[in-house]
Amino acid sequence: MRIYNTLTNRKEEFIPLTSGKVMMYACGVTVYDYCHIGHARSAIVFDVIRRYLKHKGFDVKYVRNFTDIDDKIINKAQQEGITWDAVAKKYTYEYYRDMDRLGVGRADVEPMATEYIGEMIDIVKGLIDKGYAYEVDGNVYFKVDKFSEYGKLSKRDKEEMIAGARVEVDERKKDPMDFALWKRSKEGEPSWDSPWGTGRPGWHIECTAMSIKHLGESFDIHGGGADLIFPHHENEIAQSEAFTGKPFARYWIHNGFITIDKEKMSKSLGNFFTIREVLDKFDPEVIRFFLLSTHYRSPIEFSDIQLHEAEISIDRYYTTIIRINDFPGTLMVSTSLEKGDKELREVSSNAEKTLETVLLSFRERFEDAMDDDFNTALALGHIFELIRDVNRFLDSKPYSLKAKELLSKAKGLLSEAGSVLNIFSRTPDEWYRSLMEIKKIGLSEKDISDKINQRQDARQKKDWAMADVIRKELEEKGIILEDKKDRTEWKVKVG
RNA sequence: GGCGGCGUACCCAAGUGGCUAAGGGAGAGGUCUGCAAAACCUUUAUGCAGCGGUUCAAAUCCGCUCGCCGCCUCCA
Repeated sequence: MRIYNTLTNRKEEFIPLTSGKVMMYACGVTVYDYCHIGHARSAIVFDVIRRYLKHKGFDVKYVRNFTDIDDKIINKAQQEGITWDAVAKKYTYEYYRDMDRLGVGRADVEPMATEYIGEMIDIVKGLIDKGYAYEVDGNVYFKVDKFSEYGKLSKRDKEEMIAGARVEVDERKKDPMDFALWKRSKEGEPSWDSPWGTGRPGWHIECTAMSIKHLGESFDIHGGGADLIFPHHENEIAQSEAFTGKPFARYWIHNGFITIDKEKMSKSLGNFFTIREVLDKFDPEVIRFFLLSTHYRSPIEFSDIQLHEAEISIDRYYTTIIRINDFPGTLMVSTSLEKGDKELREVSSNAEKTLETVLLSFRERFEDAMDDDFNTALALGHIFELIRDVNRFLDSKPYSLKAKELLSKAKGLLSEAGSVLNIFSRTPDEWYRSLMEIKKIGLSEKDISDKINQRQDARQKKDWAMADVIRKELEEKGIILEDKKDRTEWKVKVG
């Protein structure tokens, strides 16, 4: 398995520290507002990475934090006239509501920053003792100059950064590049006691404290959005490695951004969509599929057109599942076989061989794609190749017991691959019921079946005009009818 | 100014040295159907921003040019 490592700027063979075990940490969110789909992308990417590692047989310990104390939370509390911890609690709850719907699993440990103040103080103390940090007036700063490898993740040269002139001006710092480990609190702000007076932790120190506590001083994977590379992750490395004297995370994984009109989606630009806004118009599986249809490191342009295409793709999957489920049972198969002529059987047998070959290599192709830096886009391509092969096979009218077996195997493989990506986990009925709600189809299932019965009567009388009127009427409401041999099925129009 | 990324068909998107450049959508034609829908088949890049170079061989490596974007400040 190869993973692209931001630290080395290349794909590397993944070898965990302890064979068979993977320790991974991903930066979560600051709980001060509703999440937007950029947060969804990051959460889904690391959710899939975790699922795939488990699928490969690794024993994974996954830690994802919540930042529950920070300037933005304090500001929000003032705006809303509630306490900072009420803000954190509210948006943690909303985070779970969104992520649960998107099928993002819970991490094994989900620490809140404020539960680790003691650990953070210990690390800051240790850094001062080792000469990597200094206190000024109740604030503690990390001495960037002392850490010679500073810039190794973001590939930045300290001198050039200062020349870039966009560094914050803070008179108390000995060097403009130094960053806060501990901040003295102002009047009325949340604070904790420390050896340097009352204050609160700087942003980066929480991840150092929580990852070391739960995963050890050195661990395998650390991830987050690409915008965290600098300064957040760079600073984490500096303070962690200065403190422990050991290499911190070994593989750094960063996901790309979502763009709107080619520009990064961000809160400050105001060009963002919250997860719940999008969930209002699209099924969660559609969003997940859409986000996985591009490689995790590439930017994704967010658009309704793309989401509609994702919806159509998923519908193609469920339509194929319906066809597999409709495949005649054993009884019908044997009757067909009695009737079937020799030629038909030979055709079937060729089709069987073809499908069988495809099935035998599917898992390998899926895993090859995922092994190559979690290439979900390619993996989905393989899934749709298999879907086409299954449909082709069904079109060849393969009436045999072997055919039944092959189809059931195909269904199993699709479902297995789907479970790694956490898509395709529902029944077609569930899919259409969900679409009925999201697309606000103003009909009940009873309404639809009544119409289908009416139309069936008309068709019996060969009153095609009437039958077509009913079909059209339903279509205008977003319901498509499909006439089969012995009955009529309905589905929700997609796209 | 410094660092980094991207540019593949009408749209989205894999592919980063070597069989006929995945997959999805859209379009056109066809098979099937009372008509449809779905599905399948055929078709849509002799070419991967442009130019030049390395190589037996490049979308894939190197150089230059053009265009777009990101980071350097909170940010997934």
